[in-house]
Amino acid sequence: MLQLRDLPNALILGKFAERYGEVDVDAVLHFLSILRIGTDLSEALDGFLARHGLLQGRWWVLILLMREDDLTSNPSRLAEKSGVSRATMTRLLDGLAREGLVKRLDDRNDRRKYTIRLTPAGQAKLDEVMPDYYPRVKRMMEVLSAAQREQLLQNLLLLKERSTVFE
Amino acid sequence: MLQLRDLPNALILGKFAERYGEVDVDAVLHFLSILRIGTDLSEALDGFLARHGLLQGRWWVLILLMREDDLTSNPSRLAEKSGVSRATMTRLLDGLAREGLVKRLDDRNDRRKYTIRLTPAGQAKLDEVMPDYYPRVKRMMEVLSAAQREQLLQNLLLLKERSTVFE
DNA sequence: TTGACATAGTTAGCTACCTAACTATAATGA
DNA sequence: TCATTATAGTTAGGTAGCTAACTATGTCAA
Repeated sequence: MLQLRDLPNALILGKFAERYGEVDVDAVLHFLSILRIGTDLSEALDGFLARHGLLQGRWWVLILLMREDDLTSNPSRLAEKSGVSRATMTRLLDGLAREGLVKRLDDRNDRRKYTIRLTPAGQAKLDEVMPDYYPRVKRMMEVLSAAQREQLLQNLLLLKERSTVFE
Repeated sequence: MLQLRDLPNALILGKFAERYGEVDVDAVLHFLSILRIGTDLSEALDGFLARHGLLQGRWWVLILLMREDDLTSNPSRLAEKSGVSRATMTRLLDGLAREGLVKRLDDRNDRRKYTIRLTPAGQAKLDEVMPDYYPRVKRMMEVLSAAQREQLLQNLLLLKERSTVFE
């Protein structure tokens, strides 16, 4: 998301303003800081998953399968729900199938389709990760009061709505 | 960052809680929403840059070069400041050099090194993008008052500090 | 002065993302 | 019924990220 480590400071933005005219220094600093912190939070989660041998993409596939009553879905639906292209999903499933966490099954009715099923090994992986994940999220969010959380989310939502300015 | 489109709801989390015991539903929902909005903001920026033929990685390299008084740097420093590996920087610079936006120059004193210089074409690219970028950021951040921005940042910083819970 | 270590950058091979093009199959309608 | 269109999934080829291994060069101390 925002890889940049060396965020600009007021001095640098002042220099850029000389060339580009009016620059709202605070707005830029706040915007980049928000992106940076979002990235930091995401990377904290990635690090946690990595210690369980997972990355976000694969983890979400397992979770999406576990949400289903019969523990099955198909590549297209999984792609849509995880927000990646079907091509990317093919690759994710290749990896998960190779590790035995999911299984590809032929669809009897429609030979274009595959059914993807969470295997016992896949369920076991989630049973290892999730009871470790939930308490950590709880502990992290506890740093904010209910009111503060609500405030935070509202402010972020306002920004998101305004992000159409980039269109 | 967070590709997932289909965030869980209270019902789904309740179901997961049956298997995994206590789940702080609100904490999880808030956490994921924060990641999702961060991703949305970042994607809005990506879309903007893409219309100028850039992606974040390349854009930051150009900006880091423009920050330097002599418009030059070297791959290692650029990698460090942009927060990517030296290997990734090699590839980014390959692309930028191919498009003529930067130039690799031999270092006379140390033959292991290269100097990377922003070319006039690279400067022209920034002169096209930045005067379009700054006003948009300003317009976006205007949706929040100074106090709200401060509040938002403080709350995010608290979360970031607590993200050590994932270690 | 030369052997060991450090540094700069690239290459190789991996994951994960994309779009576009492709194959196979299904559905539809003239 | 069969030509067209739609759908499911994969493949191909691109970018961007990573680590590990490599090459070349520089540094330093015995």
